[in-house]
Amino acid sequence: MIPRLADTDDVQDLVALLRARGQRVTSQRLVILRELRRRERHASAEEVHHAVHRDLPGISIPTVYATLELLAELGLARKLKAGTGVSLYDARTEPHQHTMCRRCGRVDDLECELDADALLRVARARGFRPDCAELTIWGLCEDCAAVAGCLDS
Amino acid sequence: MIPRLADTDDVQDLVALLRARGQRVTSQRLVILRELRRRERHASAEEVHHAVHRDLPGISIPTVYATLELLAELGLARKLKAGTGVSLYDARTEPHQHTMCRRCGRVDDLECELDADALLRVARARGFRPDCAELTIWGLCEDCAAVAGCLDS
DNA sequence: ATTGGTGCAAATCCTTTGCAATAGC
DNA sequence: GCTATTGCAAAGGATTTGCACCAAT
Repeated sequence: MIPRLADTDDVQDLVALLRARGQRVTSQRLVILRELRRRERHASAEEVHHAVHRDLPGISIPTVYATLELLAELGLARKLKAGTGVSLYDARTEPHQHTMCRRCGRVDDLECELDADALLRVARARGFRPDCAELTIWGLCEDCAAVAGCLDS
Repeated sequence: MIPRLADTDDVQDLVALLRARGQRVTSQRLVILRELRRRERHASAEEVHHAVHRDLPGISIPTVYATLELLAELGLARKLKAGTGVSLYDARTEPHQHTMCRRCGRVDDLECELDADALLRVARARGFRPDCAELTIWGLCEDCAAVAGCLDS
């Protein structure tokens, strides 16, 4: 089933990691990673499930969740919680920051350096073992700010 | 019912805010804020509900949720999502940073300055209206790191 | 041939909603 | 007395689990 859907060219790294761990290379895993990489924004499990239906009509929600979790564990995706509590997944694994809208839950990336060394030092001194630092800026996105602006004034 | 439970001395600010907004001063509201202030750690709605049972045996979970949400809206509490997705509430309203354990979901405060001005500028330039910036350091707490250390090696 | 992965259905967990009863103003 | 708040029960949404079947090794 795999060869039809997938030259594995663009997901070689996943194939290698799975083989190295003695895990199986399935079409679901390839397609989900490919979908995640094709998007520029963070995607929820449900969005991924919907998007992937085109390639794999029978794919189930539990499989999507399990696969996204696996990708995060393999370091091929990052998982984060939107303001609404929904889990979002992102194939951009290099550290970056986020804005989160308190009203609609929208999450966007923010391209900007962050120097968190001092904080990481403090965390380590406390016995915590950090693996990444991320800054979240809370507020209102442009659309919600426009609405709120009308209401407030 | 209020006077017995509560000199309102320690929650005057809440009383004042409620009066100013034409909202009612209820024992539930006073007791929940007091409980939140008595704790040094973040509390989930369920923990607050349990703790408050002593003073108000009949208090319901929906009331606890509604009240915590109200306190956050009034600026008397901060709401954040733990790594597990559970909402946590904290009466410390001055900005501070957090460590979150990927394994057990534990959240702790980190006392350290954070300079996020550059990021806030970028966010504003994009049309976002920020109201607070918070840094989350992900990793393993001391206990989980100890366990993981044994397993990994 | 083995057994790890999948799909299905159902369960779980956290949180919110609808509505009648109650308590603050 | 009027109406915001409450408590109850039930619904809702996101995520996870149990288990039989299927497909990758």
